[in-house]
Amino acid sequence: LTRDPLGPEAILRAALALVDAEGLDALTMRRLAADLGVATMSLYSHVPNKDDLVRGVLEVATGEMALPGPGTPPWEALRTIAREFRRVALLHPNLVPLITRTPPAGARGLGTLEATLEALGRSGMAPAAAARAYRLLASFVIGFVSLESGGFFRPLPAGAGGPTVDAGVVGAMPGIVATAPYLADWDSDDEFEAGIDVVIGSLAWRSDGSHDRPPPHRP
Amino acid sequence: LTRDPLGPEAILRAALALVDAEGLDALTMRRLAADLGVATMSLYSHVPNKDDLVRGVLEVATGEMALPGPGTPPWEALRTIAREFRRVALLHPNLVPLITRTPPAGARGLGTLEATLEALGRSGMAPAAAARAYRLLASFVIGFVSLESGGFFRPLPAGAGGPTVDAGVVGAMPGIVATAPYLADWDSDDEFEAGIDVVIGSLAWRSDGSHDRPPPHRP
DNA sequence: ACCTGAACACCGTTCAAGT
DNA sequence: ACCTGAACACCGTTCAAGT
Repeated sequence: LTRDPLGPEAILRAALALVDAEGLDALTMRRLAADLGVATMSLYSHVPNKDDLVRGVLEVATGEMALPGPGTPPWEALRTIAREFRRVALLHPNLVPLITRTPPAGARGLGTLEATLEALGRSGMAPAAAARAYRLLASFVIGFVSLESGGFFRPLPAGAGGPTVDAGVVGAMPGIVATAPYLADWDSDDEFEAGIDVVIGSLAWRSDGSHDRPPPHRP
Repeated sequence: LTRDPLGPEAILRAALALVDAEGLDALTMRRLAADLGVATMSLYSHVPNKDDLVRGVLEVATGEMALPGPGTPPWEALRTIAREFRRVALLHPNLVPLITRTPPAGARGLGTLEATLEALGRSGMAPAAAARAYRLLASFVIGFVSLESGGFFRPLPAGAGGPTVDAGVVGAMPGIVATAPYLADWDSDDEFEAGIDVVIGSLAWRSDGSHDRPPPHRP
């Protein structure tokens, strides 16, 4: 559709737009070439293969994350990174399932990792503790966003849209029946913030106390 | 290879074995039929389509989870569910990326959800709090296992096996350099347990204190 | 160097035909 | 009912050929 000169950047931009609009399955070399108005094989002059194309798309999306400035107090910096990750992930939900299988190897993913480790270091942690804290943080943040954007947290029909569930099976599960309204309807922004508070609170627990924010532990 | 009579169970068992041995991409109707020694289209007499086949495979694997017995104290029950989830997921790592896009809808997934909500209810939580706690727990547990089994926590080459990283880029990132040994080598069992302690500790925080275990908060 | 069409070895699924 | 082969509309990628 665009008449830009063909190149890696134009290809990755069109691929990201295609994935956002129609999902990962719609991203095929043939369909992408058609969108760009070129022959399928023309793409291979700029991209080695489909795997690298997908990695490139993920790298472009990762580049949309804004990292905290150099002086940002450490706990605030970690909160910013977490919120930015979620913001960008929800802009590109169809890419989210790729994240867990793609260790940070590009400049942007490594930059996010560096910013996280740097903030943890400034909070007073030794490298070993920082690595552990990073994995705890990443597990919650990426887990929450993956389940949120993947629809895992919509286990019940809740009117239209959800998957069909055997009513007889659920009827015999009193916990689910009692909780149903709160499974169907919840405040994802609020619960993400609360989860971040729990994780960061657990990290700040044994810190020296001189930092920007005490362990929160909100209800 | 097996000479069992063809049926949904035999098909699902063969499909799970194929996914475990060669990955999700190797699971094709044609390959699976060849493994079973039947024509491709014979599968469609027992399985409506590939999507349902994959859902069925996930349901079979979910059935390998052992749920805590009825009388198990609530926090211990939650720990058991979390450990069982991880144990089974690591037995079938190639299925893990499907989880976030598959809300519990089958009898076994809903059974796990029910066991979780039941334990949270017995811990003293009202349904709204139980739903929140369930999402916090699921975010950490599924997130941790997804990143662990997906290789996300292996960002550095660390000898052989990892992805190639631009050495120049990493060299300019002092946090990563300092932390490198602890990114390459860590105790995943220990960190999973520690993460569970953080999450369950945050839930027990405002509980009435009459339960089986106090909030742990180990270092 | 960049672009292209034909071809190859695959997919999931429909269909008509068998038992 | 269960099973089958051919066919259709797709894939990613190799290759030889063009500019």
